[in-house]
Amino acid sequence: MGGTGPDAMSPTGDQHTSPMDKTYRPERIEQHWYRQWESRGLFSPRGDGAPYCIMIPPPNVTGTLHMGHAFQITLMDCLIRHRRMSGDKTLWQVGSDHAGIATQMVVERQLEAGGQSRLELGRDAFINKVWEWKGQSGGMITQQLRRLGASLDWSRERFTMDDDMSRAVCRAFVTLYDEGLIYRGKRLVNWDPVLKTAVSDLEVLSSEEDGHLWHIRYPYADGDGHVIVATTRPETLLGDTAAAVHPDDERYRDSIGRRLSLPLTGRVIPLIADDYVDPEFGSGCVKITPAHDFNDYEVGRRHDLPMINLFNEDATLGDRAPEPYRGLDRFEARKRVLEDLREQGLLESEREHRHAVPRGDRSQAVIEPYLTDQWFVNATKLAPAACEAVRDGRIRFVPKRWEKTYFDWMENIQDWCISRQLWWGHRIPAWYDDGGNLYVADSEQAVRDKHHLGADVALTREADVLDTWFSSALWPFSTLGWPSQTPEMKTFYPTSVLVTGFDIIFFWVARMIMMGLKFTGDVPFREVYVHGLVRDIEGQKMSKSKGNILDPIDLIDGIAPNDLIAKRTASLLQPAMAERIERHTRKDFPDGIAAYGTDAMRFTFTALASTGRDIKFDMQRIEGYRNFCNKLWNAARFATMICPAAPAPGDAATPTLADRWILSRLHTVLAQTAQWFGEYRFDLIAAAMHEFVWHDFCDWYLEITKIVQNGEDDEAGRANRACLMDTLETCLRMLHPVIPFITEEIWQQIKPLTGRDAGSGEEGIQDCPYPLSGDVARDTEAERMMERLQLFVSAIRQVRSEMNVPPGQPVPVLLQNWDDDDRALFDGYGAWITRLAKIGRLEWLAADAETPPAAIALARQVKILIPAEGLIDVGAEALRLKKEIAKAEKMLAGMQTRLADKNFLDKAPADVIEKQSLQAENLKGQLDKYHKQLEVFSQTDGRTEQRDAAA
RNA sequence: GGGUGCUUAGCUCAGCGGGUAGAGCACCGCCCUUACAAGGCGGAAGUCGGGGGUUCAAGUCCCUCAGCACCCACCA
Repeated sequence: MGGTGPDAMSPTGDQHTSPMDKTYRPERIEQHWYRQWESRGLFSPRGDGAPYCIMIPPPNVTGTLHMGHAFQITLMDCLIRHRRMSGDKTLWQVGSDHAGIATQMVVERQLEAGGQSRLELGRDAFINKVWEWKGQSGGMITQQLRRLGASLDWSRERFTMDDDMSRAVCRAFVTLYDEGLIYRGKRLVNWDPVLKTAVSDLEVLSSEEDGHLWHIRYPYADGDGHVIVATTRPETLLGDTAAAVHPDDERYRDSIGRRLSLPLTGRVIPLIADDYVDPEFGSGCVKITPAHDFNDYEVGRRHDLPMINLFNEDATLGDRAPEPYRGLDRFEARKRVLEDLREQGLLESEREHRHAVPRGDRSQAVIEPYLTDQWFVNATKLAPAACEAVRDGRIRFVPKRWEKTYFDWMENIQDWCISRQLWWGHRIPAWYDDGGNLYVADSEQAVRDKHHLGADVALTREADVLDTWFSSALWPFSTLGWPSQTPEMKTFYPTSVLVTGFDIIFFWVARMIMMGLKFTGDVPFREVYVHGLVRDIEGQKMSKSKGNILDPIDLIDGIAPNDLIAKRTASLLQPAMAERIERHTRKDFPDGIAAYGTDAMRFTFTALASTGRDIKFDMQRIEGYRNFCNKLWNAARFATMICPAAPAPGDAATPTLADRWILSRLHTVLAQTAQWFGEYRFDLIAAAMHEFVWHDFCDWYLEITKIVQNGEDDEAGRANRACLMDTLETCLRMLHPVIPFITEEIWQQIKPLTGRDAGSGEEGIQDCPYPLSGDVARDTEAERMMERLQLFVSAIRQVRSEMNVPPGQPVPVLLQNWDDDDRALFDGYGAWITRLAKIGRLEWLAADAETPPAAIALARQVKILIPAEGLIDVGAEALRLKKEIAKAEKMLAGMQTRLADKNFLDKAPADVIEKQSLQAENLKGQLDKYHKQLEVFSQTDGRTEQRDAAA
């Protein structure tokens, strides 16, 4: 792998006995652990828990990993690891797709580079070449998937051209054919004249392009006048077999049925009437070319018009075109036709015109409607059941809105053209005899057996192969062994969830549902989680031709600026853009990309994955989550320093408040995590974990741990150490599905210190169960106490900070208006508060005691006073107080208006009213305290006024 | 032409079983406090795209307009 060459510097096992590095170094741990996991066979289904299965959307063999993969794989791996640790019998099926056209193009290009052509080589030799290429270069993406930590079951890896996949494809094809759900026929299809194959509707992308609209005169055959037709494709005129007007169009009413003399051809065609024509457009008269336009094709069928196929398969004009145009490319022919029309005075006008041009998604060639023999799946018949499965909830889309998209498409589905005039792919299992009779069966032998054809009857196999998506549509069951009723099929079908992008809902999801229902009688998956696209920081789609790609591997390993620029400018559509891209890249990535590691990247994707919307990938986010990993790392390092050994067995010391609290918080975050996993809210999972680790565990718990460990109370110290390890260990298991590497590494480090060790058979973190909220108890009392404690500490810190008291300097604190609980809290944990807030002298004042000039903070109803005594800038404090007062007064005013509103009092529910008045009371109390304190200032220090005046 | 989504703090996004707003990053201030400066503590910052409606009460429900993004179909 590229980048910094982690292997070179990574000791692969020995670091586990050495102390942890001071900073987190992902490159030292990740690849080591993946190898370990894979060799231990951890990714195969284990145990006898409930089956859980995800099918990977098989990446193209030609592909290399991009950000979309990384995103999708991260989400799937989270789900898989979560369920696997939760005890499910878990299968994540891996494999890759033979990607018919894409792969054939790659290998052809290679041949061309060597001065060879596919045709020279011949079909069999070419296919061998493709296999050869696959053997050498096809494994790229699977290696990259490993770098992502993807816990795929490599022992079951499949390729869509494997023999058993082919067997499934044949079976499916033959069954559909026998039931009349596949048919062969001469139809107008989308034809790619560069690739020289039919493609499906979905593979044609239309975009607006600048073109022209020409008006052409078609004279009446009797010499009396003409009609004018408009067209963007004058060359197809040569194949016109009619012109058409709307039946109700007054202008042409009397002309319908008259004959027209078709320019340049010497043919005579009728003027017909058809509803399809829009009388408002142009002259209201349209030329009809049934063999080269989808609408005209329908008109032609309605009126029984002849169909003249002008083109050869490469879109040059063929024998059926008039002699002068034969052999010309379609665009050449266009020029020629226009010239000739102009010369004959038949070109009425020419104007610029923007219109949709259909192009092939692979070749970018302008797609030609072309009349050929093709194979079709009768999707119209398969669609209703597939709709029903979603409608009745057997399949659930997440987010739900995609169901509408699905229905819209399914309800308007067209028959699916599945034949491709390629060599690389599943060859259609159909044979022809010399008489042109067609036989369909799983093999030539099966054909002969079925139709009693002797060896003397020569059979020729259909040359066409199947659309790649045909085999993809069978993926959820073909990989499990179908058509055999294998144990895997029985266990894992229907699969649990399909994780995919919306861009292939039609290509793939819909077709899997149709085929799954047809062949297995059940849905292929119970849920479909649809995620968004990964875009760049500006929201642009990442693409090689735009030069804005990020390679996931570069985020993991890091990359130098020059290498990044080289990558980004390598495959530009317009080489002229290179300079601009270099400039932008240098600006956005002045130091290239740091090696953030897989875990940081995974956490980033997880955190960004909100409700199925596109994500803008922000480098600052991955940096932040790398920092999070470092935080976790150091927390663990600290823990190992605190706890040199595992707690003695049976030692059940009484836990401290902090211990009870952190476990209670852990309970809550585990409950949240469980819920969000069920709802595919990866962003909320990440947020909850982040909040817990950073703020609860590190900011509060570890800080208190330091105090406890430095204290005198040995029993508390022991309890605290045990709880620290326990919480950390549980937390690692909780985090593992998201950040598998760092959690495994730390887990191994602390394993001897946890007491989890002995005889458990738990070699790694994945051998442990996923933690459940029930594993730790909610302790509301501890939460209440800790909240109170945190409130005190925060309030004092706030005053300190605002009064610019240096962090190291202790401050005296007076408390007033306290209750017994407050007293109890300080009795038990005063030392913690004192230390966390850096309190010096602490004094409990009676409620009616005089207070000195002091900065004030409120913790609930308790007045916290930090006497001036040279620490506090009295003027500044008075200003601050006034600001607080203004804020509180504004809020109070709003509430009082509401509380005075008769409508509110009459109609709002009692609890809402109660809550409001309680809040208002509290605010009043606060204001009162602020005011009193302000009075103290003005009585004792005249500077306040001066300061005010100055401000 | 039809459809979907989005518009909330400088940026990226949560929040939508209605009760006057949250996070991360960025920013500002003070700190190299013995896990972490890839850090700690504190702070400032939003009339929730515009308009209308329902309601005692609306980022949160309804209608409408605007802008942005995407999908499907396509008039030659």
